[in-house]
Amino acid sequence: MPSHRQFRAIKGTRDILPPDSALWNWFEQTARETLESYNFREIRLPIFEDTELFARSIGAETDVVGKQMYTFEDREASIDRFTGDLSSFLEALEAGIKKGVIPAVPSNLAFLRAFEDDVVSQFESLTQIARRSDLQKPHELEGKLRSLEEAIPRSLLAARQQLRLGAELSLRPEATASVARAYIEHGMQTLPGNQKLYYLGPMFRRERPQKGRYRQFYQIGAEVLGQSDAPAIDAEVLEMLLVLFNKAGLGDTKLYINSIGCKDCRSQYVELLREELRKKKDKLGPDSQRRIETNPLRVLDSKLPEEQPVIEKLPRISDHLCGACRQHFSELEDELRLREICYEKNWRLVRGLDYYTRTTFEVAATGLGSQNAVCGGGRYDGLVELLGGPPGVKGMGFAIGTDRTILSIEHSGRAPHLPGLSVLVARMGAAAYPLAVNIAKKLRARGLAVELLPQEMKFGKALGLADKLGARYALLIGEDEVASGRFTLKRLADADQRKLSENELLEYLESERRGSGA
RNA sequence: GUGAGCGUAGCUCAGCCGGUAGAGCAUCGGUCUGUGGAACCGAGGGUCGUGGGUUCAAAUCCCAUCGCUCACCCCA
Repeated sequence: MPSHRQFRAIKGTRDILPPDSALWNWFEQTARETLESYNFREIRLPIFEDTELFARSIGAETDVVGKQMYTFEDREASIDRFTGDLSSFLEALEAGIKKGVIPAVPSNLAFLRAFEDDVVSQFESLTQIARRSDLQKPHELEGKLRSLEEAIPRSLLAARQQLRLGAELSLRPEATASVARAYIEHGMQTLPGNQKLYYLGPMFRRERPQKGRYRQFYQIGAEVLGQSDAPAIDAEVLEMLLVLFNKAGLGDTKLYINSIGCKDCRSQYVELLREELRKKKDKLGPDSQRRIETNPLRVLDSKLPEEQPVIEKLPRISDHLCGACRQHFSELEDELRLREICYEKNWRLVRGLDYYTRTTFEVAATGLGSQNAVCGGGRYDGLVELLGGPPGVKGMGFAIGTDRTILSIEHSGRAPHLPGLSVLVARMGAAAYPLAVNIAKKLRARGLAVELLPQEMKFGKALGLADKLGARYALLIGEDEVASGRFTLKRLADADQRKLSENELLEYLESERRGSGA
């Protein structure tokens, strides 16, 4: 049992051990193949970014940015070269901020201002004393000067401690912001066609862990960026998702779609909603009451039973979309019918991240407890421009929660049985060893998973071990095999046993491998 | 941040009203020095999450604390 001095995985993180890791790899590989069949290509992104990138794109007021990010200060600039007298320190400080060597964050600017004020006021008091004393009280002046001299190193030391010299970075809570940043940074709007990019890897959010929710969790996501916002893009993305979940054996998934409008009609609707909610405030719980002012859309997906009658009577976004948004949504529905995609409209489906516009969607699966969304996404037409990119770039994307998807696959009972150990090589006697090493190398070169026992083992024990390790074959090499030059290969499942020359063995295992598809 | 449930061997758990730890599975060895899954025999492994209190005596009762799990919040 772990005592207090035992190391354990940090809360909300976990180890994915074999054989589970094989299922993860299988699903991720399936996702890669599916996405690539739709001409998405992988983009590999950093795990951390400038905090401001997430604040701007996801929304500074959202929970994700406001309280769930792992944020830290990078160690970079050194203040040592700013030592010296006060005025040159001040100059260096100002220049550093101007050049970006020292981050122009509010705390640094405030510090600079306070520091300046301090220096100026000290200087003023000094000149006052000097003027007043008129050299008749040299002791007072000297004392003041000395105390100032002592104060300078202290101020510099304090400055070093108070200044935030490194950049403020955050572990990524999601990856869409990074994709948009990369798109802008590399001028990808000049590449031909839409950019269709996918990524996969860990994300980090500091939430209370529960079933299907971890602080380090994994996502597979894809984004379409470009000049076009054609509903066909949205529809293709949804088609691709359902194809993927189908391949993964998740039969019970359900697709929900909605449109939350563009920045114009949405903000009008939000105001309307807010007014309606204010009228019914007393019928809502404290959380929803708070959201009336912070984020009225979120009231819509409240699960509180007592709030449901109120919510059902609220005005619906679908009745307040502008003409263009209404048209876009209706064309999306046509596209989905064309592709024979089953879906359900859910007018209460809103997304928690600020950048979404128009189409939003979610895929729910079974076996997950209360966190049943395995995928969420939507359109984010203004994001690239918001981040300082070229105007008119539209975006559409999603993120699959890999942890939840794996849980759901396991729950479905349709997880594929994945090939493990193919051949266990056992040997007895000194003469058998070189033979064993040699044949193991050749089998491995043909892509078979081979366990070469590191020490001699009685064949009875070796077969027992092969069985427990789940090997499909045991290759036995002893005195007889050395003498005859033929290997003994035993199939564990049905005890079929044969003696084969090296060529026959390689050929036999090759054909077996093809036959079983493993 | 809020609420609830649970912490005894690697895993799953037993241990009623207090008398200072047990089973099954797993691991390793043997029966079995060239043929696995079985059976039998044996071994290793726990300061009962941690700290304090009550008591002659605490895994058991009380308090605190930490951890895990689930739900709310939020989201994938």
